[in-house]
Order: sequence, then C-alpha cells, then structure tokens
Amino acid sequence: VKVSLADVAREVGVHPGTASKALNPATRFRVSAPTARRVLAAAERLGYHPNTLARGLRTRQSYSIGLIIPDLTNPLFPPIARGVEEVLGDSAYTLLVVNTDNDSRRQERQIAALRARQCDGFIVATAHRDDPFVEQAAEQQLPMVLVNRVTDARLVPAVAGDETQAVTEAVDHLVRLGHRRIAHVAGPQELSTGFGRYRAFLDAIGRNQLAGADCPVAFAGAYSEHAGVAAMRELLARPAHATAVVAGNDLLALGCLDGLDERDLRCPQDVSVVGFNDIPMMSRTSPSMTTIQLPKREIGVEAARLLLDRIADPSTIDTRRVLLQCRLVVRGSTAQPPQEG
Amino acid sequence: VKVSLADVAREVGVHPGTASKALNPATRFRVSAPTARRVLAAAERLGYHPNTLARGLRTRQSYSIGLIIPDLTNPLFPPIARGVEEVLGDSAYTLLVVNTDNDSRRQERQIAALRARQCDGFIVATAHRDDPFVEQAAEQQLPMVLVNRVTDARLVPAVAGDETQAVTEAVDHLVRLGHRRIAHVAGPQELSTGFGRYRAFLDAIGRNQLAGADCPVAFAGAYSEHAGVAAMRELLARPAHATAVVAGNDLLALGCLDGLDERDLRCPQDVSVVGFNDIPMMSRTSPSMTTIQLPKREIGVEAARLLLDRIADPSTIDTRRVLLQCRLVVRGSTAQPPQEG
DNA sequence: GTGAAAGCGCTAACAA
DNA sequence: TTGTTAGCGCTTTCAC
Repeated sequence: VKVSLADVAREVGVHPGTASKALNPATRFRVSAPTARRVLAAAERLGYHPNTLARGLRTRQSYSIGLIIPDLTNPLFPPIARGVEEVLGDSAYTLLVVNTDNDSRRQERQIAALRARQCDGFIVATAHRDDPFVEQAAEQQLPMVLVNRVTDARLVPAVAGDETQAVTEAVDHLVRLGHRRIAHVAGPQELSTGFGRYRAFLDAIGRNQLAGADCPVAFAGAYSEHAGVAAMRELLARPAHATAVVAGNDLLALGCLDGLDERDLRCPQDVSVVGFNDIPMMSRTSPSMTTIQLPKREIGVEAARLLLDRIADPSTIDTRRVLLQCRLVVRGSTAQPPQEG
Repeated sequence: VKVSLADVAREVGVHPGTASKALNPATRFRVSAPTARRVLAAAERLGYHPNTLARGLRTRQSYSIGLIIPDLTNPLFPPIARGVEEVLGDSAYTLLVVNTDNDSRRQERQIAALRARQCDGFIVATAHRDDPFVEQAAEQQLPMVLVNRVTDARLVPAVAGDETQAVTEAVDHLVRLGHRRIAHVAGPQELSTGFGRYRAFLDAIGRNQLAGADCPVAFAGAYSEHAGVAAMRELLARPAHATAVVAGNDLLALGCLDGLDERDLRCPQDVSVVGFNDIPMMSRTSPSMTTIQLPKREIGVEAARLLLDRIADPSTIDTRRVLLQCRLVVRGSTAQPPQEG
C-alpha cells in the first residue's frame, strides 16, 4: 500500500531524481513547469507521502524538535508547549513532546530516544541549576533552549519568568496591605525557580526594611501541595507567626491553605497567601488565589523562536537569557493583616 | 562528532554487519561471545548511539507510536498520556505526543507528520463519532486505538469510560437525595462522550420514573465554562427550573456554577451540580465539585496494551471496546433539594 | 562465526 | 531541463 517516490516517478515516466526535485518547492525551479505539474498530480493521485526518515537520513536533518517536560500533568507546562507549537506550526518542524516524570533515569532514556531520532533541536523544561545533560549538550553544540528554568552556568539560551520582578511585586503588594511579618515557602533550591524566588524574597524583604527575624523561610522539598502543608506547619510553629506567606508556586500555596485550615486559621483574615504561576483554576479555589501570572504561552513562543534562530545559524554562540515580565493577579487570598490584639 | 556503526566496526576490526549483530540482543547469538564483548565495549567507549532513522528505513519500523490529543491544556488528557507512557516505557517504543488544538486542519498536518515519520501505531483521543481519519486509517489497517472517545462505526478498538454506568450513578445519587427535577447540560453531540452521556441521562431519567418534562436538556456547543454558563442560563429561564444539573463534564459544571451565581442561586442549597471527569482542583472549587471520576491513567494503560498487541499481531481484526468503570465522588456541590415553598 | 553485498527511500552533485 | 550515480546508517540474506 505504501507508495514511494519511485512509484510516482514511474507513473509519470520520469526519473526519481526528477520527481524529487518537482516535489520539493525549494528545488522545483530545476524542473519544467509541465513536468512539475504532472509529478504533483501523480503524487496526489497515488496518495504519495514522503518518508521523512529516508529524507532525514540523506539530508541529516529530521525536521523534528524535542520538547522535554518534567511532568505533563503539571498545568504549568502544557501552555508552554502550546506556545512552542504555535511558532513551529508555521515552520517545517514537528514537535515531539516527551515527559520525564521528574525521573533522571527516564529523562536519560527519553533524551537518548530523541537523539536517536536525530532531533534538530531541543527545548528543555527540566533543567536543574546544575544539569549534566545541559552541559553535555552545550559541549556537543546541540541546538537547545531552556524554558522556565535556567542553569547557573550560562551555557545555553533560556527563556523564563523574571523571578525578581515577580517576587518583588508580591512582597510590595503585601507590604502595601500593611504586612510586616512575611514568610516565604521556598521551592526546591536545586531548581532556578526555587532558588531565584528565594533570593528575590530576601532582597525584597531587605529593600522594604523588614526585620529578617520576622520574615522566616521554610524550604519545601518539592513543588507539591503536600510539601506546602509541611512548610506551613513549620512556619506556624514559630511564636509570633507571619501574617502573610509568599509561596514558591501555586501548589505550595494550596498546601499553605490546608496548613492554615488545620490550625483553624482563616485565609486571608488571619494569614494572606500569594502563589506563583497562576495555573488554571486558581481563580476558583477557596479563597481565590492571589498569584503571579507567568506568561507561559509567551515563554514557549520566545523559546521556539530562539531555537529556530539557533538551528538556522548554529555558528553563533548564543547564551541570551530572556526574562519575561510577570504580573501579580490580586484575588481573594490576600488582605490586610489582622489587627494586633 | 557523530559516531556510526562503521566507526565501531573499524575500531574493533570487524565488519559493520558483524558489529550490527553484536549490538542487537536479538541477533547477538550469531556472533562469538568475545567478539560481542569487544564490540559492545568499543560502542561504549566511542559513545555510539544507533541512528533510529536509518534502522527504521531498513526494518520498516520506527519504534515510535503517536498520541494524538485534541488539547494538551485540557487536564483530562495528560493523565491518559501518563498511562500510555507507563506501558510504553517498558517496551522499545517511544511516544510522540501531538496536539491538534481541536482544529481539523492542524490535525491533518499533525497526522501527516506522524505518518511521514512512519509511526508504528496511533493512540487517538480526538475521534469524532463520525471521523474520516479514523475510517481511513482503519481501511489502511494502521494499528490504532481510540481513547476516551469512540466512533459510531466499530472499526477500531477503543478504551473509554463507561458513560452509561457513570451517568446512572450520578442521576441515582441525585434521586436518592430527593431530586425529581434534574436537568442535563449535554456536551457536543458529535463526540461520543457528549452523545453517550446524553443518552445515558435519558435512560436514567426513565428508569427512575421521572417526568421527562421536568428533566430538560440544554446542549452546549463545546466543553467549556463559557458554554456551561450559556446552558445554565437557558435552563434557568424555564418556569419551574430543575433543582439539580448533571453536566457533561467538569468545565461545563463550573460554567453552571457561574450561571447560578449570576441569578443569585446558591449551589448546593438551591441547585445541585454534578460534573464529569474529576479533573484536578475539582476538590478545591467553591463549592467542591461532586463529579464522576474517570480512570484516566487506566484508560491510557489499557489503550497502550491494546495497541502493542495489535502491532505485535496486525492480522487480527480487533474492534474490542473496553469500557472502564467510573466512580462517583460526592463532594460539596450536591445536597438535598430545597423544600418546596 | 564472520565478511560481502544489497537495499530501505530519498536527495545532491554531477553529467548529459 | 533531465537522468545518472552515489550514499546517508543500518540490517539482513547469503557465501565463505
């Protein structure tokens, strides 16, 4: 049932090479218009579909690019994938999405599979601050762009949210509401998001002249609701606990809500909570979540553009870091602190 | 930098064919143990990675399977993808995920791209009840399994939730609470989910001896919150409106909540709402959503198994339809109907 | 047990 | 403008 280029050529009575030229818009001019027309018609008639594998073998290009995601079920990533697709849709490239499940063994296998398929480039959302795969890929000059997370070593271009600006907005918002004791539930410090937000929090506390002792930090081992609960418990164990919490992401913030609930503290009347990312449904939680809106689609768009640039001109060593502005979305989980008793 | 089989063979001083046999576990026995060892060692040392494209060209297998999803940002699908990956992770196959954005033009292009890559099989989550692509693929005997949605024509094996059982549970739950006027917000009727749930609703109403006139149906044009609001408005425009609504999915149910809110009706005190799918965060909405839990991961697992079977033995004509049981999760959006005034 | 040779489907350089 | 040739990297008969 499979129809090959040779079949089309035979049908028209031309050489396969000629048919090839006719079929490829870039080389079509090397063939007479009538021949081209007849080849196209025959291809259509026979239902010819080029074999990308064979072409790739010959041209040493697969016209596929790999998107490596830590967890597809984390709603942060699909919109980034969408943005990437949006850009790639206009190009000849196909996107292959793989999911590593936050498992380095799986990641290794997935990447091996993509490389074996001769992917022309990678968009990587799994990077750790210190990431052996990224370093190795950079060494081998594989076209690659990091998204959302960056590495400490600036070896590779990256597109992410501006953590500093974002956290600053969140803290300023709380200070403006009257909070002086603001805590931070920090995400995993081996990820640039966790580390960057933590650093930005310390900065913002300092800039607002808040007492460090009033502004404790609890470190969460993972970006999960469970870890958020644990962190909140830790913060509430302190004598004069904070009246507001800046969480490392939305899931941690949801965990904080649960932690407050356990202690019969109300949000926002007793403690305000700010999330990060603005994943779907954050406007539907109870209370609705004040959070920082990460421009997820735009991150994908920008990353895809950078990658296509890099594939088109691999010689340039590009280590640009594009930080996109985030926007604080004020909802129901933040309010003035309770009056001191 | 790329190292090929020929490089490995040269390093060891054997013929490429021999190296090939040594590298492939299935043919390794055709080679002496010492030779095999030396080849493996050299491959390791040189960092050899087989070129899947070249192998696929020769063997006419790509060892990749395509997963076609209508909308990655719909949280229903990533867990299905996870289930698929779980099974494929143990096999030699790699999963390529593509997103059609509910756009048939995009879908056509994506499928063409996958076929051009010689995918060995497809898992399709985009099927319409009457789907030309599915029919065509069935004709060409492409190994394929449908997930979540099925086609009217039973041409292809499919794995989905048991709509009838699920909707029956939902309606019975409401009847048990005392509801007699139960409405349905039906999803798109060109999808088996929308149609099946609608039919199941009618059945359940009949079986419970409820008056058809008291149990109106509003048809939503899409599975979206927006469409849910519109449908709810339509239902509330009726004189003695229903005291409970079975929504075609969770997003429609959320829209129903908004529609009630517009009219200052409370859920569940004035009107109960049941969703479908149990997407993430449905326990966090306000009120928390009573909904039907679709076994998403299991759907993916089962589909992947079916597909691997089918690839292993393409001769069998398998049109099994596996319907997985769903479970009603009772939360805060359902309660007894208000007392008649 | 190993080597030789052919070919998967396609494209790119070159020749006619 | 068209055809010829060679070869991408791999596997697989078939000789040896």
